[in-house]
Amino acid sequence: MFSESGAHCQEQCSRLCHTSRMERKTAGGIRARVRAEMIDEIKAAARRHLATDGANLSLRAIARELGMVSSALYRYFGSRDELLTALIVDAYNDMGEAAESADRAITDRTDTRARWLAVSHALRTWTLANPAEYGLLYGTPVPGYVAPTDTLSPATRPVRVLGKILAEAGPLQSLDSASNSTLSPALSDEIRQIAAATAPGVGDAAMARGLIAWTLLFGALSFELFGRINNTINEREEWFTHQVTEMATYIGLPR
Amino acid sequence: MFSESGAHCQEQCSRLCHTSRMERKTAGGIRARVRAEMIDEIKAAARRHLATDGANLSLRAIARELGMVSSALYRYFGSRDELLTALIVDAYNDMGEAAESADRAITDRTDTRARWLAVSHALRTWTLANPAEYGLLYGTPVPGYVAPTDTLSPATRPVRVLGKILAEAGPLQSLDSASNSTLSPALSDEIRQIAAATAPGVGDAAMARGLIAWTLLFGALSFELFGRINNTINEREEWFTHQVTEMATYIGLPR
DNA sequence: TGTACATCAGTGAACGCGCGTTCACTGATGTAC
DNA sequence: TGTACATCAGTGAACGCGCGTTCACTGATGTAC
Repeated sequence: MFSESGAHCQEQCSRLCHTSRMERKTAGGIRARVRAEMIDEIKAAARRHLATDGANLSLRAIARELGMVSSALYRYFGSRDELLTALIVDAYNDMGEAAESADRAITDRTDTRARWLAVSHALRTWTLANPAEYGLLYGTPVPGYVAPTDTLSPATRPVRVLGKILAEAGPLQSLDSASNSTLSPALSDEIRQIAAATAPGVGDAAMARGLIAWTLLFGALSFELFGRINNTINEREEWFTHQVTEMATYIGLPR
Repeated sequence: MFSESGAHCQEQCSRLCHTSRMERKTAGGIRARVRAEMIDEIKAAARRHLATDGANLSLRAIARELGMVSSALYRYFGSRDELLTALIVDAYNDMGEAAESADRAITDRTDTRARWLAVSHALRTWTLANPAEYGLLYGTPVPGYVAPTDTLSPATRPVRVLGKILAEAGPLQSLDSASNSTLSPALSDEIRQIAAATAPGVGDAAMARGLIAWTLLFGALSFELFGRINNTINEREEWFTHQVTEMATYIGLPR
């Protein structure tokens, strides 16, 4: 999730969408366009079913909604798992894109605290708008489904936004210098590798803080989305804001 | 999850286990004992299936494993959801018991930091030993299943262990006094209510810190269990220790 | 420009399997007189 | 202590539904000569 950045999008797409050599040559061919639209419609219907049935995605139900026969779906996806993979890749990219554009929207690029808060809120907004997709990415793994390597690169996209902010924040020092516990060489090495992949130039101590903030962020999202704070905290937005603000301070982002 | 402490165990049990008036009178009757054992066996088999199939719990598969016919299960549980509820209640209690006994094992009751760390590790150990149950409690909600009120009280059991530690820690002051952002009256009121239910005597600021630590703890568990740190962090135990140690300092537990 | 052929999307039936739940029933075990 | 009766666990068949995937097939659309 935190590393493994490089991959080849075209290859992924061709594999996931069953694109043949022929179609790629006749770019702009009607068939290719219709086919792409059909794929989008299938995925849209699948997303709608995710919302109600969770990860128990039913090809027959999707086909029914599209007014076609279930076997027709096999023209577009080789199996149910392949469709699931496509949905997962899309969700990672969609979420990542939401985070990136929230970061981009902060004009003062040196205000890394504002950028962190904006990205946090964008992730929350995306999560509340796409609860089923969030569950697919960060909830209980789908039994029997093993994520293919195609998902590795998109999975790192959201966290790379955090990495960029950390990298552009310059040297960070936590206000609470007393809490600097020492990490073993093995662990700090792993954290340095994460930094190399997502936040070039960031030291292991700052990266560790960033990862903790990241972990809290998703812990908070899961608690809220999965109903763990129901009937307890109703001021959800403010509570979320408070949590990520505390994390901004913990990371050491300047006020 | 954080409040709603009082409930009536006997009522729950009688409802969940279909115990009739007759059986309760003849305490120690052979039938009652055999029946209780049978219920345990069913739940044990169900737990075994949870591990492989996730929350897609199949009554027929359970019956098959027990060498009986699926309709026989209806002597013990009124429906699939009722069995699920029993498993959830058991899991909360099991996890809570693990946390409580880890806390009890710290002889120096004033060493609240050691108690927090012990409880954290106990929760992680339990989670790794019971991944399916953890997913049931803190993962994606089971589609179509609505938790009955029976689960409310057991659900608070783990967090009450944290509350007890906070309450017995006395007045807590974060090392980083600068991060004391102000909360709205509405939110701090809600947090005070959580404190009243789980950590009597603890102020809203300290309770808020405790809840953030709690959120990070479960965020870390979910990340580890759901595979979000696969191929990235292999020093998992140390990384977990580091995170909860940081949280101990954040809460303000004395060193 | 017209024709022959290949490629495509989609159909409909089928295979082989799964599931929760209900219902009438059989024996066995316990209870009350 | 013995008998009549009520209660229980468990059976086996059935209802009505779901599912992923395969396969031979029909028309339509595009391509190459």
